[in-house]
Amino acid sequence: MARLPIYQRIVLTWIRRGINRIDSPTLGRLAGVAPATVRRDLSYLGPLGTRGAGYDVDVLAKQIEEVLGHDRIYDVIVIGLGNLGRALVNSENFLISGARLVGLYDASSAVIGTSINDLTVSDVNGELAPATIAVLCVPASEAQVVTDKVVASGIHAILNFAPQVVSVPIGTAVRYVDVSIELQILAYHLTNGTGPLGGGVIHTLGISRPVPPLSA
Amino acid sequence: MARLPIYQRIVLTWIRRGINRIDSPTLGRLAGVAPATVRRDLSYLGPLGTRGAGYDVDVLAKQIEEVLGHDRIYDVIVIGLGNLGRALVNSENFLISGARLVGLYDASSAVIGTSINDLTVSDVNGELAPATIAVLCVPASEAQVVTDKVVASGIHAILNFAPQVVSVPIGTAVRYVDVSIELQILAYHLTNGTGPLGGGVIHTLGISRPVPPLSA
DNA sequence: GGATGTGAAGTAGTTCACAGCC
DNA sequence: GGCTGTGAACTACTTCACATCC
Repeated sequence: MARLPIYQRIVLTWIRRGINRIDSPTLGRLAGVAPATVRRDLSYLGPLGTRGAGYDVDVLAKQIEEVLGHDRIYDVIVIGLGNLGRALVNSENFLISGARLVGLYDASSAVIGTSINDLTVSDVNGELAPATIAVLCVPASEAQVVTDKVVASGIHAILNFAPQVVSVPIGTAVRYVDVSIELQILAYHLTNGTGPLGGGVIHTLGISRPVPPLSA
Repeated sequence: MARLPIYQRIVLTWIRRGINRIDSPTLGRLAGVAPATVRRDLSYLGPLGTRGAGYDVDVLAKQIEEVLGHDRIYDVIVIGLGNLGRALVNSENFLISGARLVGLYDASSAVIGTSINDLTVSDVNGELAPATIAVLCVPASEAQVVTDKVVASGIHAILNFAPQVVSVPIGTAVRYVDVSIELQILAYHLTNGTGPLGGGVIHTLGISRPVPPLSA
């Protein structure tokens, strides 16, 4: 399922280039997964392909968009506007995929009241705007209290950049992005090559094997 | 294996607090994993625990440190010093775990020559400093050429923040951090709850179930 | 011919359940 | 009693291989 956005991105570039069919070996090569895996993944969306001729890119894009809820708009708040929070808010990758920034929050009086990207930063101790996803860029020590506040405000999905596992009620989704862990995993693979403990295969988003270069 | 750094972090806070034993249910609760999983994970490091009494935190920390290669120093270069690259370089989480910043690179003449964190940004078209890990914060359109250059310079581990799957030779590890994919996955879980396509379970770093609050 | 879609096989990772030990 | 360490069961995911269809 984490691969669908990757397929989507590839299919959209195909559409932009005016190519209207793609087959599973090609899509797999570009996404870094085996052809059979591509077919299995896409088969969950229904029988979209044409045997012998691959997939129509428009049909694919439409189906993936639907299952990802890409047509809906998601209201996102960002809490913690230090270096990382500001970088995210200013990043163009952030707002693709139907996300809409509706609130910025921080605890520091030096930041509260400043404007970033047409939004004014509010005090995190005040009320939070209604939203569906919260992005936490707060220090680890604050992660749990902020999480509790976010949950209390009715948000059920959290993207946590703090290096801290947080506790949430059942029904609330949390995903973690932790740069230092990523570096440690890479460091492990450098020393232990294809050793025990899951050596060899490297993957975060389903990208697991070296991809041969593609000219196109 | 991605869980070892999490265990390590928890164990280190335990040590800092002066508590010298921890058992698998507690460690599991704090890390967001089942006790049996904790024991299975730790058993790969050898029989470290004491039956009936849990694990000695010093022994645990030492063993995890060893298997993570945490005692070694890893030379890291960062390529692309836009908002995200600068935020990472300035972040304190970045340099824990034995990583040492040895080079900064960008393509823009406006950035080349400026100093960040006592390091001067060099031209990415010049020679790259010898390093073991490269962090890419470049636009997606540049990701593959920069990757090729990084690989050619002898680096075998890449952390890629660009929303672009890159192709590398066998033996080179790539990990991806893609914020927009994370948001899309969260959005999917919001609409599809515990549906098909891997619904229900939310996990990035092995954190998969709600953790009951812990007072300590 | 050539690619899809899918049962079946294979693989990886998790959890159970309990013997062994403190 | 309580917790570790681990064979065995289970679950999820990936890949094979081939019948099916364009």
